[in-house]
Amino acid sequence: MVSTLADVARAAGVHPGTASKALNPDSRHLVAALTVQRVLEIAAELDYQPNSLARGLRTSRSFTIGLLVPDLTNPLFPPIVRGVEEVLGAAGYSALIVNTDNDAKKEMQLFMTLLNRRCDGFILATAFRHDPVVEAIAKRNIPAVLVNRSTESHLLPAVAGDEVTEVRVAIEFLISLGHRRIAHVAGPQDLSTGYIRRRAFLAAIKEKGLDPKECPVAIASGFNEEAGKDASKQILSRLGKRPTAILAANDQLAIGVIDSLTSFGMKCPRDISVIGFNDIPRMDRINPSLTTFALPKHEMGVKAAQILKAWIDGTSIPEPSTIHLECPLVIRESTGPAPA
Amino acid sequence: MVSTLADVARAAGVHPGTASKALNPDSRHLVAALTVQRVLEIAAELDYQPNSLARGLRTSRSFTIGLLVPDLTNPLFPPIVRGVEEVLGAAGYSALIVNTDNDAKKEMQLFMTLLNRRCDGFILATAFRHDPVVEAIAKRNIPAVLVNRSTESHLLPAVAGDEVTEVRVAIEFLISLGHRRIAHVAGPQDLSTGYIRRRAFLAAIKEKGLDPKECPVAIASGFNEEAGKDASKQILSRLGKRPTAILAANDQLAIGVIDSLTSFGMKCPRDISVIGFNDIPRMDRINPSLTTFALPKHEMGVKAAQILKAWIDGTSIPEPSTIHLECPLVIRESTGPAPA
DNA sequence: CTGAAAGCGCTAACAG
DNA sequence: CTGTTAGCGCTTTCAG
Repeated sequence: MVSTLADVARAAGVHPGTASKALNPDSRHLVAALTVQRVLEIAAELDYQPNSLARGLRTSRSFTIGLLVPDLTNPLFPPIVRGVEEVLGAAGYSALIVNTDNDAKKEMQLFMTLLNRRCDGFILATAFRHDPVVEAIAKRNIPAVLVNRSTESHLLPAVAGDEVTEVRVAIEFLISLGHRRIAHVAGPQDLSTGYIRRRAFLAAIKEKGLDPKECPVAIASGFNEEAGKDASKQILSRLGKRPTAILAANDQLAIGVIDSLTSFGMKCPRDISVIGFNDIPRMDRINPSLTTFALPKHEMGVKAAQILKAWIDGTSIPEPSTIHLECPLVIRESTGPAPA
Repeated sequence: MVSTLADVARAAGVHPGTASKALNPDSRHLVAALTVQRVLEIAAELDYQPNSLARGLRTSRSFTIGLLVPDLTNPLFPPIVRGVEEVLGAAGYSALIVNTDNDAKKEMQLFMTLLNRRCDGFILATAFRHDPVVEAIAKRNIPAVLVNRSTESHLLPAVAGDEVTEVRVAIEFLISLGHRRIAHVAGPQDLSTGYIRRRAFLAAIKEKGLDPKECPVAIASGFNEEAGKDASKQILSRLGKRPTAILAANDQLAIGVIDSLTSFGMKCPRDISVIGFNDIPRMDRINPSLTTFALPKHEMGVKAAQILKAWIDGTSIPEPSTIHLECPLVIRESTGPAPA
């Protein structure tokens, strides 16, 4: 059905080895210009397409990368994926993309199948703070870059937002609006995005001299709206004065927080200001529109891909440290002055 | 670094061929139970992982499928992708996912690279009404299924919504609210989703006895908000009585329509009712929340994957016709009674 | 039931 | 500059 290199060689009256060299830009110069010409013509005529499997087997380079994301339907990830593909696609790589649903077992299992497919490298948006897959990758010395999340043990390079700064900016902004009682809805603590933001919140509260007793933290069971609603209710049901602002660890949690308010007879931003993280699509159109940090999602994908490519190419072996990208605070309707 | 079948065979004191049979569930029965046991143990011990490239080269089955989507950041597609992966992933397939940006040249080029990777089948969410890639696939007799979009020449099976019915339901619903002047913002006419919905609109208008002169159609240059805004402005700037309702060919266009209203001093749904298509995420939270058809995106992916799998397995060769899935109309705030 | 041998399609050393 | 050879790691006939 499809023609092979041997077919081309035969039709061109040369040896397969010669045809191979003629077809490959890097080794073309080893073949007479006329021969190259002829082989190229015949190849085009026969609609020859090299078999990547055979080439990969021979060269042990598959030009495939593995891309692990928690869930493609979370709008945070598609822009990252596109950034990755933009860079790596241009370099001849294709991406095997899998969803792990934040399930460590599934993550390991999917990683193994990708490994068997001899991916040349990996990009992981799925890392837990302690992640067996990351350890397995580091042990085998396979090129891989983390994105959005980082691990406790800095085994691999990572690209993420500058969360500590962002949290501080959020607190400063809320203080400037007159808020003194600021709560935090944190994400799961086995993820860096849950843990680091919570730690940064605690630090910022202290640094700004706010009363920790009036700045409670609730840990959501997942980065979704329902969990945000639950955590928010926990905060608002406490005895004592309620907070006037809540910093949520991502946009979905923030939406959950806003949803929770009605059952307390409260409204955002009248009674409570809410800030999210990431600026996923359409946060400018929900009601109220959400104040949040615009994570440079596409750029993160690009950056991670560039690092990975350089590593695979052997151009530069990256430091296993985190690159922090700046995220501007986008101020919208969900934040306002603290109620009197 | 990684151990091969030969390593396992040597360590187990058997021939590689025997080890292969022992490791493969289908041929295991040809090997003595004791030998199987030993090989399995050694394999586990050495952490043996079969090389998919080598296996694929030998068997000409890569257990990879190619998944072409226009743009992963369009929230319509991730749920479809997840549906596909759910079915095919469970069957041992991995998906190479690429974005074509509705660029025919890019589509062909990406398809070729996927073909070289010897994908066992394809799922295309990218088809144009006349699509060279679809023709190339059909000519080569490669298993492939279209999703969401179909082609004019029914060369491949497709899974899509029941657009003709939906359009009729939309018109009937608007008529029941008292609307008589209903316009349509159509999508690009080189896509089935643009073309079929426009034809169905024309047919429904006629069928219901509405005056075609008062039911104008504008064709948007793309399925995005900006194009929807432009097309809407075109409709609203016409001489004569303005429509009281606009059916948009998808949700993004509908949002564009709603955005366009302010510059005409109009409001949705007070002056104009708007209906979209697909029910992408958060259409329930924008302002006004959008009345739209809930496309069963995940289910479409599942269905398409099932058809593809059966085809690849040789279990059943599908008819090259379109399977229409029902889409319920979700009524929200963007539709209301026609103004007096 | 196990071993031997061949070959999937390609590239890379080496020899001529 | 071209041809020869070998082999990547696996499966699959075919003998034994």
